Amino acid sequence: MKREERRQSIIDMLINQHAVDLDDLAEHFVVSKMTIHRDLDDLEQAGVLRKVRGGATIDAGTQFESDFRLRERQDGAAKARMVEAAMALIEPGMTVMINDGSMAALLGASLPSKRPLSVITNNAAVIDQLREALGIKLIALGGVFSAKFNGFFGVVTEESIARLRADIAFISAPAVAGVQAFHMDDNVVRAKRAMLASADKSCLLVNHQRFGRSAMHVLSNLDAFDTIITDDIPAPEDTAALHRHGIKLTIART
Amino acid sequence: MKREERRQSIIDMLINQHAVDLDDLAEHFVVSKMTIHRDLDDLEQAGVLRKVRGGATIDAGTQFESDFRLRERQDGAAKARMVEAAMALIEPGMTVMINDGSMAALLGASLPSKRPLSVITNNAAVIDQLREALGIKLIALGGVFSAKFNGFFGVVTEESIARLRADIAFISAPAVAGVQAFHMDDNVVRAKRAMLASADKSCLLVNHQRFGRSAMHVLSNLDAFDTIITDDIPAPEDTAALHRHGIKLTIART
DNA sequence: TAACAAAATCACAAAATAAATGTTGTTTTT
DNA sequence: AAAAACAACATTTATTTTGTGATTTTGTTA
Repeated sequence: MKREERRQSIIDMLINQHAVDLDDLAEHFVVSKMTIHRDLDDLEQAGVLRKVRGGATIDAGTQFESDFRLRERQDGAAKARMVEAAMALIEPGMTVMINDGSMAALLGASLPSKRPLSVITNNAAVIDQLREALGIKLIALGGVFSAKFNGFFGVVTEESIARLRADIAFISAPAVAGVQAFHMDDNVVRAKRAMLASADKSCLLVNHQRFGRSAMHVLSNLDAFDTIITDDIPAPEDTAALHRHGIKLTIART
Repeated sequence: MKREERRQSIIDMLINQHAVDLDDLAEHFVVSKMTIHRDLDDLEQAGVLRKVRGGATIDAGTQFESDFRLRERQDGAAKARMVEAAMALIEPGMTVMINDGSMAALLGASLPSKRPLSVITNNAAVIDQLREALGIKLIALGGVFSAKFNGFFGVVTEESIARLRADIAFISAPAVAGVQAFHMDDNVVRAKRAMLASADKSCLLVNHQRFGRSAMHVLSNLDAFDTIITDDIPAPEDTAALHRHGIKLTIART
C-alpha cells in the first residue's frame, strides 16, 4: 500500500468515525508512528482534518463536505461511468463548457479523445490538464481563484461566460431535491447559471446519492437540462418526484 | 552537469550555430549517443528544435526567438535583480497586474512576501504559483491559452482587464527601439495595452540587451510608463535616444 | 506546581521508488 | 552495406518515503 492510498484510507475512516487514533493507524497500516504523524500533518495542512493529541478529527458539516479535496477522492468507478456517458454527447469540433468540480475535472481529462475541440472552463484542474493537450483550444475563464472549489469565480467569470457561446455545457451539482438542483455557494451558482445560459445544450452530472438533498442556493430547475446523467437509480421517493414532472435520467451503468 | 543544464547548453549552441551534430554532442557532454537522442527528441517535442539525421537544427527567426521555453532559461541573475527593483514598487494591500513572460513569472513568485495583495494576471506560471499562496487574492484573466507565451489572450482577456482596475501594472517587452516598446504578437500587445490602460501606475521591465531592437507591433511609447526597469545600461546609441526624450531608466544593479 | 509519562517533534540514516543513463541488439535510412 | 535511429532492458543515480533514536513539548496527577 502506497502513501496516497494510505492517506485516502485515513480520510475514509475519518468520514465514517469522525476521529482516528494515531497508534491504531500505525498498527493498522503497519508503518511507524512517525509516518502517520507525517500523513496527518500533511492532511491537516491540506485542510482536510484537524490533528489532536493522539490522533485526528474531522469537523464534519458543510465546510467539510464541500471541500473539493475530499470530493475528488470519492466514487472513482461511478464517476468514470458518468464521464463515459457524458463523452457520448460530445462530437469532434464542438465547443464545450465545463464547470467546476472533481466530476467535471475527470470529464476534462477525457476530452482530448474527441479532438479537435474548443473547451471553455473555470475549472483549474481542467485548465491544467488541457494546457498541454494538442488539438484542444482552451479558453480559460478568469475570475477570483477559489481554493475551496479549485476554480475561478466572480463577476469576471460571469461576464466572460456571457460573452461566449458553446454547443454544450456540462454542469455538476452536489444536491438535487424535487425538481431543482442546488449548490451551497452563490458565486458558484452564478457561474453555473451563466454557463447554462450561454450553451445551446446542457447536461447535468449528479451522483445518485445526491438526490433528496438540498443546499442554500437554487441552481436551476431540472427541466432546464437536456440530459441528466447519474451513476445509479436514486431512492424511490426521489425518482417518484422526477417521474411526476416528466424528468428523464440517464443512468450510467456498467 | 545535469539533464536540464545539458539541454539548455544544446539550445544555446543551436542559437549560435544553427545546427549541431549528435556525435559531437555525445562526446562533448561525455554521455552516450542515446542520451543525446533522448534530449533532442524531447526538445523537438517541446517545439524548440528540429531533429535531422545526425543531429538537429533550428529554424531561426521570430517563431523561434519568441518561444517562452527558450526565453525563460536566460539571464537568471539579471532577472533576479530586476525583480528586486520591481518589488520595491509594491506595498502590501495593493492590487497588482502582471502580464505574460518569464520575467513576469519570476516577479509573481516573489509577490507573497508583500501580502496581503490582490494579483491580476494572464500569466499561466503566475497563476500556478499563487494559487497555493495564502494572503494573495488571485484574479486570473481568462482567454485562449497560448502555449507559445504560456498565458491567456484574446477578447476575453482584454475585456476582463478593461473591467478591472489595479494600482500598478508590470509589463515586460522583448524589444525597445527609440522611445517605443514592441512585441511580435498582436494579441499579446492588446493584452498589455489593456493592462496599461487599467492601472494607475505602470512599470516596464526590459532586459538591457533588448534596447535597439524592434518587432512587428508597437506596444506603447515609453513615456506611458511611470518606471522602466532594466538590468544594465543599454548601448550608448540607445541611451542617447532615451536621454533626448527625457526618459529615465531604473538600472537594477547588484 | 514539580515530576512523570505519553506524545510530538527533530535530525539524520536507511530503504524504497522513480528518473536518468547506458548497453545491446534490431530496424530504418541513405 | 554502413551509419544512424530506435527499442527494450540493465544499470546507475537522484529523489522520495519511511524508520530510528534523541530531544522537546504537553498533559496529568501526586
